[in-house]
Amino acid sequence: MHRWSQLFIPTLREAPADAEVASHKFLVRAGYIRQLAAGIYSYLFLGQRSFNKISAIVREEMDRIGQEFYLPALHPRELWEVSGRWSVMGDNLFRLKDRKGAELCLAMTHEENMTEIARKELRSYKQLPQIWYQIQTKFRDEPRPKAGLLRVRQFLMKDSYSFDIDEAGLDVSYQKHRATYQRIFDRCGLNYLIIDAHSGAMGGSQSEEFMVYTPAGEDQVVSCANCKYAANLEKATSKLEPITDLWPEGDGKPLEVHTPGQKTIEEVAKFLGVSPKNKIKTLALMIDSSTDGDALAAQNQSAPQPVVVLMRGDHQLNEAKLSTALSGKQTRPMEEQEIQRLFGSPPGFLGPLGIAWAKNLADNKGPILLVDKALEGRTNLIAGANKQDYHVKNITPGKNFQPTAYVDLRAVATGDLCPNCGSPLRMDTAVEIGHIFKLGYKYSESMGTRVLDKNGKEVMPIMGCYGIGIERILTAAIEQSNDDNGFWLPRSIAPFDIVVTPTNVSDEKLKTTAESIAKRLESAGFDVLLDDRDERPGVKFKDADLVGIPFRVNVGKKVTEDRVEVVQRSTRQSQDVSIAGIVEYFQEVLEPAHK
RNA sequence: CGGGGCGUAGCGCAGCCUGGUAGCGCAUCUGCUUUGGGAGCAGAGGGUCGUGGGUUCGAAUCCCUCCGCCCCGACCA
Repeated sequence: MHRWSQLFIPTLREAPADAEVASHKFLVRAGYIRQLAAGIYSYLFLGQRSFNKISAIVREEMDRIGQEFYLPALHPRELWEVSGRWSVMGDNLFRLKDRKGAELCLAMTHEENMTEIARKELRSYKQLPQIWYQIQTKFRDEPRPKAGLLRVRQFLMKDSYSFDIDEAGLDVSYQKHRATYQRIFDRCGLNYLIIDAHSGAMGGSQSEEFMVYTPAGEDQVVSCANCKYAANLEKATSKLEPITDLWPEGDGKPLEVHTPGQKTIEEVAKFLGVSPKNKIKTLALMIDSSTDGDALAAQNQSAPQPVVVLMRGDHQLNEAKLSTALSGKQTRPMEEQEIQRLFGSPPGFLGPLGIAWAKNLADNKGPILLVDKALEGRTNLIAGANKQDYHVKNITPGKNFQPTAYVDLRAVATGDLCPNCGSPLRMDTAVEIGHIFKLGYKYSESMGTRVLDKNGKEVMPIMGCYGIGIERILTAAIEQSNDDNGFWLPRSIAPFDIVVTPTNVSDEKLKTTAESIAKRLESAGFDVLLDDRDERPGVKFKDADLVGIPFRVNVGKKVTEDRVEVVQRSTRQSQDVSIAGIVEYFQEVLEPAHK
């Protein structure tokens, strides 16, 4: 039996000053965790118990669709060179050397490792499909760890990988994971939603994220109150209301107009008496070679490539979408000299005319011109003339200039209309607890994985990858259920089901009654914590409220009437229960299946 | 990396401006009293004042260096 008096549960009356979000404060106050360094935490008794329960649920559900492995965290550099990620991952990858000087890294994820096994061992389509998973520690040198366990540098992840012979097979593996994830998060008592996510720079056809709404999160979720549409802001789109284009002026050819001192979209629109919706916003950017991932290009110090983005005057650029369009490359704003060099004009009067744009994205020399889809098909727009104090009317994309590509680059704003049903969209912050992702052939290809198909022909297996953040399940659960005094967890992931609290252990009757109740509950299969500390009742109640255990049994004065009090932490409602019937009471409340 | 803040006992803080060798609350230990919402009294232990250097007769305090941690912006479970 677990006796509080003999356990290490270092509860704190006050939260550490640097904790801001609820889960961080309470995890520390409740003695679940202690910090070792930025983004690195020790998990103490209660925390570890809770993580063990979460892992057990994940394992139980994953075992229904896949096979558990356990892969190393320490990887040789060569493995990551094959996929190209040794350089792509940059500073996020922890790197180290062994005694011989050989380079190693701490794995951030295990695509390479898993694909390497597949490459060596899988020979035939008859061996497919495969779903391999593990629950293992991941290391990521995050630029900014924060908010307790929400964003850390070492964390537990359930990661799985599927190998299928074709896309239809991948879809089956993907749907299996989707259903399994729902079971897992349901069992963990989380109130979550599934949203469309952007598939990232490396392609991949479909990707969804499992999110829990909380202001402590870091993701923006766009959702529709009316239909089921929900997407990550990085991926979200909205319906555009129809726009009336301007009539051509003069002979319909581009027409320069004098706009002295009018620089911003609003100023120019007002000056010319048009709506910003008829204007083109010209954004001048440079590919940031330091984040390019292309180590060679960075070494050669090749001239940075300009990227010009055209948006509708009243629209905002979504940087995640831009990065996706540029295969994961990052951009920075152009400096004034760079603008002068490309456009021959000071900022404030930039436009697409008179510049030789790259014909396709693979052309990595010329300036790239990306035009937002909202401008496709529009006519007679107004843009800067690339000349101090002048703008140009009568501009039609595709006619007066040729974009490198039309892409969706627009950021959705609150109040935009749902792309499915036209109702207003809302935006909320959320934390990501899981992600399922159709990977495609990226790793099969780079690592050379091949199997023979029915016809004896070599084909690449198609892959999916799927992740769950173990710590984030706990964190999200706490964010979801807390008050001033502490938090409460669903029984499935709480360190204990019930805390038995004798109000005064120097009263022999209370003490022995509490002991026997705890024993009986334990032999009935419940996880019981007996608070046998010689503390005043107030102290015990406060601690019980703090540490996340869903039920408390108060053993107090009423034992003389053969009764105890059962308090439900979430509602704070208490109910008298007869001592004799305590086991049956909990069986009914916690395990209705017993009946 | 850029910007802001902080570092004094296990936790929360004061002292610093105006230098004189460290204090408060909680926690901890001992004793007595107390026992249904973080008890009372009496006593006790615990601090290289983040690091290194400088100024000074003297530095927690003034100056410089470095380190660490937190928060706000670009990545991800």
